[in-house]
Amino acid sequence: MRPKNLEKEQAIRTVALDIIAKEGLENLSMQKLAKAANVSPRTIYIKYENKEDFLVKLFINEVLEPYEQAVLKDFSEQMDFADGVKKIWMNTFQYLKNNRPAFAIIQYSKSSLLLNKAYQQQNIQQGQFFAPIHRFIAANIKAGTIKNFHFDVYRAMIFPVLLELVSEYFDYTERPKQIITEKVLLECCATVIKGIMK
Amino acid sequence: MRPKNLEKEQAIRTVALDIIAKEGLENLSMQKLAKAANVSPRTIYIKYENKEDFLVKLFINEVLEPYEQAVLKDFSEQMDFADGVKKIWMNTFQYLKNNRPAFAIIQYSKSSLLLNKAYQQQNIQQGQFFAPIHRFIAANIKAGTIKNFHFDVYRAMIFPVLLELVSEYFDYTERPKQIITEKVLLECCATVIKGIMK
DNA sequence: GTTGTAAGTAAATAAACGTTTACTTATTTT
DNA sequence: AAAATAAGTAAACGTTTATTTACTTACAAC
Repeated sequence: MRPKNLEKEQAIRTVALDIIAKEGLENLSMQKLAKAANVSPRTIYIKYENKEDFLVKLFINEVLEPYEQAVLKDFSEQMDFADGVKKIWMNTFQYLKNNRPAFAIIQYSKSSLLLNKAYQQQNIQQGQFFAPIHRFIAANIKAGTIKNFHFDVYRAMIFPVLLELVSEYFDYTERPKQIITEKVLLECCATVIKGIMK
Repeated sequence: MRPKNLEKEQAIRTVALDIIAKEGLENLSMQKLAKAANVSPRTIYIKYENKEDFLVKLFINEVLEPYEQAVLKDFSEQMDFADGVKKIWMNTFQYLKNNRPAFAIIQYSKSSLLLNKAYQQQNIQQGQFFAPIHRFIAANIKAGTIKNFHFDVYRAMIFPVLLELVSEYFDYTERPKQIITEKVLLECCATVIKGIMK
């Protein structure tokens, strides 16, 4: 039996992410992808049932999982609240800054019905995608460090700000002056923490 | 000369927003839209050059402009910082809560290359889309009420949080317990303000 | 009331889409 | 080295897409 060419499999995935980042998810067609990855359309369908299956697996395996790992790197639930948030904050920024395709597809997942569904399902199946952060927040509420808001509210107060700053970081990389510097980022983080802490 | 049927024009726009909210922008085709609005495809092309032209005008005229007006209702640059932010915050929430299609299309504009471009251009042509808020922030920096961050950074610290809360508000309307209440919203706003103010 | 004309329709167009068919290739097993 | 078989290809499939063509309708102007 002829063995699978893993390079081709990888090419399909990386080229797909590249097209999404450069031309948008709305402009990714299976034929375009096959051509760009130098394979026959049929080759994609050996591994993936259909386009939906491909996109969902691409999103979860190539983006969400590495993203979660990067966000939680060197983070511990036992950390001091401010330190913990700062760690997550800078981890997230570092990862997204160096993975524009990942950032692009994450942005799409906020509106695309398909990717949104995939995200919700992943969140349910894996228990919680950001379970350690959930427990971190819960512990700090119990300890009285922070107010008793629902976890989803805390999520809303931390991540969207940061994602918007990443978006601005990319916008400004094509302009004379970058305003999203590491200093600004840390000050923003401190601002958010100051608001949240009792 | 036969006069234009304004009802049909309006039907096209409202049906389009409805499809985007319910089935997603990725599932809006000109033929589906024409059928749902009970007109011939050709009728859409009397007023709009092509699909892109239609979507951009829909976004700007039916969504962004009413959105800006609603956000700035009863807001004044001379307001106290906390009062001003609270006013904008609650205006935005009220508007989006009652205009799910508007919220849906605004979410799409964060990722869709087409709508994103439209938003940027509108922002440039109209001077600044949220010019009064820009001046409000600038005045408060000058007065020393808040830190000297770039306007885009302040924008990132206020609006994305709120949009995420609106997203969660809609998520929770289909569940037993709504967590995004007016009380929570006001407390979140206070939290954000507390962080930002010196 | 006839006429001019833009509004509007139904059906058709070509291009692009996701996916499949019919076939060839490369490798392991015998 | 021949057989077996999944990997892979090129070309084609039937649909759906955005847009247009050829035609009809409804009203203002005369």
